[in-house]
Amino acid sequence: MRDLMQDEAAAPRPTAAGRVLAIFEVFRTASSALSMAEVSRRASLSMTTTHRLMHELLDWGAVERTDEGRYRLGTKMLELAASSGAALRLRERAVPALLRLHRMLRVLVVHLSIRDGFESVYVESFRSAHGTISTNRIGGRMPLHLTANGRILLAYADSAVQDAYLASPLEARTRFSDVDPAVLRGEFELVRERRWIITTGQVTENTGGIAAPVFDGHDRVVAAVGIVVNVAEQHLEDYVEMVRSAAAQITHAIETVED
Amino acid sequence: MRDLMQDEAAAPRPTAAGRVLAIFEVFRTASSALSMAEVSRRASLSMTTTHRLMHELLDWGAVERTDEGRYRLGTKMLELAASSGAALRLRERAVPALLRLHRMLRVLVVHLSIRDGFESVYVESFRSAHGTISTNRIGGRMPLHLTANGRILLAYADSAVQDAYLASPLEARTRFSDVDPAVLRGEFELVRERRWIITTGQVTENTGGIAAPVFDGHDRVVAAVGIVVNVAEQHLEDYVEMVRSAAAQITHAIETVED
DNA sequence: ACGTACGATTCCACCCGACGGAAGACAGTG
DNA sequence: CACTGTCTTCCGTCGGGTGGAATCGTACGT
Repeated sequence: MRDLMQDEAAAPRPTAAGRVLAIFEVFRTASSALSMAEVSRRASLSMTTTHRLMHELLDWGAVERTDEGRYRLGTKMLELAASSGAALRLRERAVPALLRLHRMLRVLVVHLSIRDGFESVYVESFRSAHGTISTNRIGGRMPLHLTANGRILLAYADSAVQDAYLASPLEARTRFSDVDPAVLRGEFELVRERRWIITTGQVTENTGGIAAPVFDGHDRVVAAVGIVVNVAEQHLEDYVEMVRSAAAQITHAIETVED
Repeated sequence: MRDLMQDEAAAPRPTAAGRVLAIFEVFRTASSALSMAEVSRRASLSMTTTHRLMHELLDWGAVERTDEGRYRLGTKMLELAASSGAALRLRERAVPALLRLHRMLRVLVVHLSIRDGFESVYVESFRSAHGTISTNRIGGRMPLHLTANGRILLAYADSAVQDAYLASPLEARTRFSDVDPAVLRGEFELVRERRWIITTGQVTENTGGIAAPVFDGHDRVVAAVGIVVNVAEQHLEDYVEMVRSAAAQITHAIETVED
C-alpha cells in the first residue's frame, strides 16, 4: 500500500550480521510476503547483497518462497521461537489454566504476557470466535502502562526499571489513559498489595482489563494473566477471582515442575 | 551433560551470515540456556567471533541473558515466528475450532500441523493436563509417514513430493511402523477417498491417531488436524466425525476471511 | 510483435569489515 | 595461591563481502 515510508527503516550497521538482522527486521514489521526487491529497499541493502543473503536464509530455512515467488519467514522460525527462553516452558505449563479460564468466560479474551524491556509481550492469547475486541496476536507488544497485564509486570519489576520507565515519555491512547507517573506509582502500590488489578479505558475507551501475576518458584513475577472485557459489561470485579485463580494455577504448574 | 558430541554440529559455512545461522542452529537444538563458550564450541566458531556476533544479536534482541549470565533466544524471536508466513494466520483462525475439539475430548491431544519439506511441523497443540502421551511442542517436527497428520499432508502433496519421500529411507519407531512404500501409497489413496485417516502403533505401540485435512480457498490442503489417543481406548472410529468437523470448521474459517 | 519496466540472477575486481591469535580481566574452586 | 574456565579487548592480516554493471526472465501496455 504505502511504500514510501521505508526511509527510517533502521539503517543496518555495516556489519554482515547487521545486514542479516536488517532483513529479519523487515519481515518482522512487514505484514505480508515480500518480493526480494522490496526486501532490498526496506532493508536499505543493495540487490546483490540482498540476493546473496536471502539465498543463504532460504537454504537454512529461515525464509521460504510463496507460490507466487515472494518471500516470507519460514517455519523454522517457529522452532526457534519454541526454543526461546522464557516463552516456551511458560506457555506450555500455562495453557491448561488459560483454557479453563477461557472456557468460563466465553465472550472474552484471555492473555498471557511477559515483560521484555519496556513492553509487554503476548506469549499466548485466546479470544472467542466473534470477540473482535483486542487484536493482539502472539508475539505482539504493548506499552507496559496501558494494559492490565503490563501494569502487573511493571509493578513487580525492579524499582530501577520502574523509574526508568516512568521517566520515559508515556503514550496515551485515549483521554482516559493514565500517563501521570504519580498515579501509576499508586497503581503499582495497590497491585503489590492486592495482587490483582482492573484497568478501564486505557487502550480504547470502551474496554477494560483484569489481570493477576504469575510467580516462579522464587516469588518473582515471571508473567501476567489477564482478560479484556467490554466496560459496558456488568461488574468487572466479578471476574477478579477467576483471573487470580488461573494465575495461581499457572504459578503452581511452574513451581511443581521446576527444572 | 555430554559435551563431546559437537563434532558433527554442522560446520558453518565460511560466510558471515552462515555463522549467524550456525548460532541460531545451536540454540534451536539446545534445550537450555548456554554459556558463550558453549555456543562457541557447538557452532565451531572462535571465541572472538562468537563474542562479537552474540553481542550484535543481544543488541538486536535475538538473544537475551539469563540471570545467571547464560544466553538463550530472546522474545523477539517470538515476534518473528508470529510474522512467519503460513503458521500465523492459520493458527489464529484455527484455534477456536481446535479448542472446541479439545473440549469434547478431555483426555486427549489435539494437533494442528503443516508440511515443511519431508516433515510435519506442529503449529499448535493442546493436551490435557495429565495426558502425558505425545510430547510434541509447537514447532516440533515428525516424519510424515508415522503420524496421522503427516500422512494426511503427504497424501495431498504433489506426486513428485510423494515419490521423493517414499524413495528416501523411512524411519521405523515400532515393529508396527509402516515403512513399505506400497502400503503407504495405499494409505494415501484411501485418505484422498475418505478425507480422514486412522493410524495405530506407528510412533509408539500403544498410541494411535485420527486426522483430517484442512483446505484453503482453492481446494489445496494447507494443514492437518489430528488427535492422539490410546489404542486401548474403545472404538477409534467414534472420533472421526469430530475431527472431520473440526477440520471443516477451520477450512471454513480460512475460506471466509481470505486475503 | 515490440518496447518498457521491474525483478531476479550472475560475474567481477576492489576494499573494508571480519577473522583468529594473543593477552589481559574476572570469578569460582581446590 | 595457583588453576581452570569464561569473558573481554586489542590488533594486523586476509578473505569474504560488497556494489556496479551486464544478462536473463517475465509481465504489462501500446
